Amino acid sequence: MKGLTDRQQEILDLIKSNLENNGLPPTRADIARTLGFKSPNAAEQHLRAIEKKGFISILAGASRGIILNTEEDLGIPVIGLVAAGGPILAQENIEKRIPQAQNILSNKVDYYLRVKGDSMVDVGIYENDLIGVNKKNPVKVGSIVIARIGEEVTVKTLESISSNQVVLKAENSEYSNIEINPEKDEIVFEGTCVGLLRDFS
Amino acid sequence: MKGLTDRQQEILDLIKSNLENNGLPPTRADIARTLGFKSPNAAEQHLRAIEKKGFISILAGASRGIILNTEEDLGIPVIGLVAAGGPILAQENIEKRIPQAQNILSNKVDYYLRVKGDSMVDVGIYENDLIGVNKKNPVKVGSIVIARIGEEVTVKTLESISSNQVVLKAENSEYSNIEINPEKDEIVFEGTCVGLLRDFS
DNA sequence: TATTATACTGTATATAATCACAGTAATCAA
DNA sequence: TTGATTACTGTGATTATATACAGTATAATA
Repeated sequence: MKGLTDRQQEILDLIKSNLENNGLPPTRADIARTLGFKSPNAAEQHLRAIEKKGFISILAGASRGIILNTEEDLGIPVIGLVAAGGPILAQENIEKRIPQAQNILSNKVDYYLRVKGDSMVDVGIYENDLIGVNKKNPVKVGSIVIARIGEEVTVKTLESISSNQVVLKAENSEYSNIEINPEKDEIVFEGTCVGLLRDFS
Repeated sequence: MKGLTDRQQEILDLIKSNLENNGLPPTRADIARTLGFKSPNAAEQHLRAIEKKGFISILAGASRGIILNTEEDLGIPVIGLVAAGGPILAQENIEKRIPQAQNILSNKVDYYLRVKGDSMVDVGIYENDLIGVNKKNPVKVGSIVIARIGEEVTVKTLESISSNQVVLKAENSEYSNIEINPEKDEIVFEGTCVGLLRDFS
């Protein structure tokens, strides 16, 4: 799918805003009026171009017959067991998807990770809870991080970090800290925990 | 707003399904064709009736100019501190609303209640967590219930229940059980806890 | 009993809207 | 320098659509 020109994007945006605000698509004349064209045919030709690039479909003969070809919103992936090796967000790891609703958590959730084990019970994170993971948030000492050590993905509190030692703390007195030398062993921070979802069912 | 007749409801549903599936409202002819009318005027008159009852607006002269008058979805209320006396869902208790997204929790959430205190930390419910409350689920022994005792709202595990004694258990060894005689003191079960939301911010 | 609302058929028409055809002009890649 | 793409103006035919007017029939309401 090729990219739209600025003008074409303007028209696509107009269609979207028309649908959003008025509940129906605009006519060619509407588009021409809004963007200041003196001929509705200018709109017609833009629509054809946008259709050609795959962003909309035009229903022949139907008034206002403009249909957005939006790739449907799959929702936020829920990651269950992470298969060894591949990236966390690989297709085979996705247990299901839940519709994204903004404003539920104050930070963006890139995916939910199902918690395995009881290493974080002292901060109220239990087995089978879903933790909301943000991939971009800066990893800070004291925050709960999702780390990949070699092939294993783990959720822990980041206790300290320096060039030759990373300390991950389990929030459960029965577990001891994990200490890694990033110069020897591979450690990748996959994200930080920005929220928690628990389903009582 | 008066109620619609069966036929009118059918037409309103058709408009909704047209918007959902095709992204634009139907024409009079569309409606007539779908419902088997031989005259588009049948659709026209139904639309007028539905408009008169306030469920839609009709844009004069515009093709497909049918606009749904949906009362906007406010979202699920989040209840902070419950003011003494009134009902939990009273306006003054609503801290904010969060958009409802289906399928996040498997049971229906009527409202979220912000947790005060640490009486449930042993089951991983912390201060300021939001617990999802379902008002209709049957209250069962062993489940976490939202109860109002006199004027105070509390979240506890229901330990046992009989005609002359209700025992509520705090999930924190520093708290003792609450025992109530429903024949003497008022106890109302406001709902059961069906989920939990925690925001790390 | 008259009136109003519901639920249609049937016809007609003004206008809303699509869409084809004919141009102009600028930019960019082959 | 030829062709393709973008970005328009201008005109007009055709058809899609809203909508008025004239009916028929039934059930509920005052």
